[in-house]
Amino acid sequence: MDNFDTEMTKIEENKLEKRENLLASAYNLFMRKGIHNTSISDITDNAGVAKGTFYLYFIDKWDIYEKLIIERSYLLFDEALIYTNNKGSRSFKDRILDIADYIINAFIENKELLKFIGRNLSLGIYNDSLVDEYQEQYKNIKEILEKELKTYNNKNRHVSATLFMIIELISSTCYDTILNETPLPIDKYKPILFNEIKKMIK
Amino acid sequence: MDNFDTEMTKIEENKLEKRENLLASAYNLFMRKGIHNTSISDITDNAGVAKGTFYLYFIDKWDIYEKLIIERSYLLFDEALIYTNNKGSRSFKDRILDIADYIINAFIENKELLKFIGRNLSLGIYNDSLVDEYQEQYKNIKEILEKELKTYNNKNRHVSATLFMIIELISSTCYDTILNETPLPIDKYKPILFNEIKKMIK
Amino acid sequence: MDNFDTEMTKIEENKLEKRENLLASAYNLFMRKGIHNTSISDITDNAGVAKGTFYLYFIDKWDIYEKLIIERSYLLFDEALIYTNNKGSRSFKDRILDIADYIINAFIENKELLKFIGRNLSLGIYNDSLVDEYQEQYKNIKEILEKELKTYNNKNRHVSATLFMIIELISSTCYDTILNETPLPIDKYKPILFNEIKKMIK
Amino acid sequence: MDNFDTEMTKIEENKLEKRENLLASAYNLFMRKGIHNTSISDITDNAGVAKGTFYLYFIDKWDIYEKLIIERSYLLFDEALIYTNNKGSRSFKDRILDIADYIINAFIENKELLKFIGRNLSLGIYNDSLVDEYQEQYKNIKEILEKELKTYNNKNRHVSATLFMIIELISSTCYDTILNETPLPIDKYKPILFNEIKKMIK
DNA sequence: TATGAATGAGGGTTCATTCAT
DNA sequence: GATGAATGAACCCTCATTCAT
Repeated sequence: MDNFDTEMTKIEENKLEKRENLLASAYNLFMRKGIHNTSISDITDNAGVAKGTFYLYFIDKWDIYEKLIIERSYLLFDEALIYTNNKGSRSFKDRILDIADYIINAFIENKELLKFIGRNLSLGIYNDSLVDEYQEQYKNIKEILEKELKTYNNKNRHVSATLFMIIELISSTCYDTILNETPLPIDKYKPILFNEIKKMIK
Repeated sequence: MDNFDTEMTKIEENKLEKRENLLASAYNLFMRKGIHNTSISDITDNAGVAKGTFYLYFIDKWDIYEKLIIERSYLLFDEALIYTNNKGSRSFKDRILDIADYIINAFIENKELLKFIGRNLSLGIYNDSLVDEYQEQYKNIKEILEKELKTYNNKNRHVSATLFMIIELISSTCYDTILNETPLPIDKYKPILFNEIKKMIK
Repeated sequence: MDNFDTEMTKIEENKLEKRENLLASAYNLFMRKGIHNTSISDITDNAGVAKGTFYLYFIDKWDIYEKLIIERSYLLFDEALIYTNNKGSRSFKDRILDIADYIINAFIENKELLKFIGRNLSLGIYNDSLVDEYQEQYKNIKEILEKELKTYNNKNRHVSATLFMIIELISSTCYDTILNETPLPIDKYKPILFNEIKKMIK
Repeated sequence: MDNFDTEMTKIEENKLEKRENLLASAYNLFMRKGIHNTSISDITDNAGVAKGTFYLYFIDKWDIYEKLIIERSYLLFDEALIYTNNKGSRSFKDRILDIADYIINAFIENKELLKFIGRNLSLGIYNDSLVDEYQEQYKNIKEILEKELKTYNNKNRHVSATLFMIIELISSTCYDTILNETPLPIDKYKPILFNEIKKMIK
């Protein structure tokens, strides 16, 4: 039985690796050339597999695109959490501002990522059609933050909505202020945004 | 001289009409079939002009798309302003909530419009590369609202940013709550949003 | 191993056949309608393959055109060599005049071929970016003739240049004399040309 | 009558100027971008006239192209003649080598011109469908040279053909030696060519 | 499972030409 | 004569998708 398991795993591993290759390849190309200028051929060439293989793992370009958006948004939050944990911030207020700060800086340093995620940051933690393998983790982030917010302000009866608004506000305003400096550049905007976030959780 | 003017106008009028036809045609098709499923041919067929004519007025599909987004976002604000004017609301607080209300209802009733404008509502009033012909009006709406906000709360030193945040918050959260009921349906979400807006302008 | 070889060949054969079909189809159309009036669609329709297939084998119309020019020029020399071999001419002088004669007659009888090859006859034997498959043969003709010229006149130290001049002279003057009878018709011109060639190799 | 004549001339002058503008514009563009990448619009834009105006003077792109080839080839011979006249060369041998030298140097210094004229140099002096206005001059060059050759070598009974061969040989071999250094570079080739020309006129 | 040759609809775009002004 | 907006056929080429191997 062990033997059987191992063999299954070997094949499964191989498949997972191909899938990961395709995802990584697509991500690189989407970041470099944009989604519209990236073809399935580009993705498979770059991943070192045949064109037909793509269709064994994904439905079409938009399928892989969606999965990547979710994955990358999630990873951003994950990194941000690690960041605030490492910093040792305790109060929810400090922690949520840490997270915002981390994400904003990530976007400033990687504008391609910002363009890619666009205004869809919230997909990282609010998405019901989650990829199976990540489902557990994804839910965790949302639940962790909501629980912390609840503890921080036990009068707030709209914890979900508040968190949702904060994330959407960060995501949608970053897009304009970082990429177009509209209506004002990010460094001028950040304190105003942070002030607003503080008001939201109080 | 009158004669000269009239003759000029005749050709110019004709051109403007063609342009409007193309915009209207594209808008209808984008709403019905989506942008990806609409071809230049579709647009010109529907507008009753030759395919080549399209390229006399627009660069490509994304050019006309961008112009439509800006136009339709602007029109939405314009209608909302008329709505609050007709209602006779005086205080800025009431007026901004009227506007939010109008826009949200418009989106609820016309989900295709919501999908079309997406999270880009702010383009309606924040856009530097404005189409010349609308430039004056566009600026007006932004300036009117900023002036009103300033009068309403003369302690607020970030009038532009506040208005920007309000609009982005409405736009980005409507998208999810109306189309996906995520993280909660719009009727549950609206009072929370309105409450937040009130806090923002205070 | 044989089995493996055969299987490889099956696919490869198929591809080679497609390529040949396309070349033949293009050649026929170029001769009948001219290059400017022949579209890729025409070529693929005539070859019985899909339009996209063309682009698996050639870059564009000018790519296949160039390859055909080279191929057809080469074939002309090849036939001319066979002709003089069959005639049993021994001296280089007789052989080179045989070749000139054969080519001129071929052009007189097939004016479309003359128009097609134009003044580019020399591409048949002077071309460094040769199609791989023909490379060997192409080089042979040039080398055979240069070697024969060297043997015929061991004082000539510019064998390559002499042969090159002869071929260019035939090619470029045939064009005008055969197609336009300018400055005189081919039958009047031929003895003069032959006389000149004799002088050149002496 | 004078008055009438003058007015006619004014209009005629205007038309001639437009025509010249179009020719000059087309020549510039053909040289810069190649013929295939130059459109009628490009030509008229660059000439500062409306698109429709082109069709008042020329049939299509190939019409103006042909006229330019002839004009430019002719001008090259004209310049070459002036050059040898200025040098004071008397014998036909020296004069024809001067001409060859001038043309070759012109091609070396202006490879675009060489590409443009291609192997069609002879059109400059051998062309029956001459543009009316130049007809006189064109014929002159050919006649001058043929007369000189006749005087130089009164035994040569094929003056026309000899001159024709010389020009074609220069034109067609320059193309390969200057642009591709095939089969040898122009500086190595020139003495061989000159030697051959000397043999031809003797 | 994996391949990659073949498909062919349909995309965007160009541009010579016309013709009302 | 001169204009340039409008035309629309025709172009090249891409690319998602299929399927025999």
